Amino acid sequence: MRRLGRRFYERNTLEVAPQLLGKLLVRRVDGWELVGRIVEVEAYRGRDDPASHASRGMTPRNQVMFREGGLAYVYFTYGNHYLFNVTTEPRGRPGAVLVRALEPIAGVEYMMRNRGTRDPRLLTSGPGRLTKALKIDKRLNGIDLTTSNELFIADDGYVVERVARSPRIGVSGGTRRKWRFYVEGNPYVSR
DNA sequence: ACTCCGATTGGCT
DNA sequence: GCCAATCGGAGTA
Repeated sequence: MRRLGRRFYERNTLEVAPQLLGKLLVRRVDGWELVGRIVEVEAYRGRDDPASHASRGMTPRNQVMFREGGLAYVYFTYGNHYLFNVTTEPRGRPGAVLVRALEPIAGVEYMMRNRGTRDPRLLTSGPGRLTKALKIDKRLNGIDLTTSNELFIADDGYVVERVARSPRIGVSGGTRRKWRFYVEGNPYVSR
């Protein structure tokens, strides 16, 4: 099990995103080690990507997107949910990958407690669901995933058979092209 | 100061 | 399938 380093994250966002599939997201909190395998992600680039928070330059919220790759970018949305992203690209160039779904691997009992459900399908299959299951909130915004022991991503050698891509169009609020990648056939992919 | 609205979810029809 | 909840960020003035 090898933790991903700076080299992994500081590359083209569209290259990093699909390669995060199959990796393990590890969260240590309250004496628990919560682990989930990443099965769905979405890439967000800079000015050229109208769907990205960074499309209109740097603001207080999105500033971490402009920092080095390998940091946690966590923000609050819809008045209810925290969404977790990992930053990409070298310092100065904005980029991030939203983690949209996990396959629960370890610490499932605690995830169930955090989510208020025992249905494994509803535990971490959604960007707002997985942050609640893993107790990820804005306190973790900006932390370095390459050195933190509370939150990091590791490679256990698992190889994803088939990666699917859905440049989704027609999201609420307008027509937008999305760079969504997911593990084909995995039951924990959101929908 | 004010308005608009979203990288969502869960509940109800 | 439809829609309310809920609130901070971002844009406009």
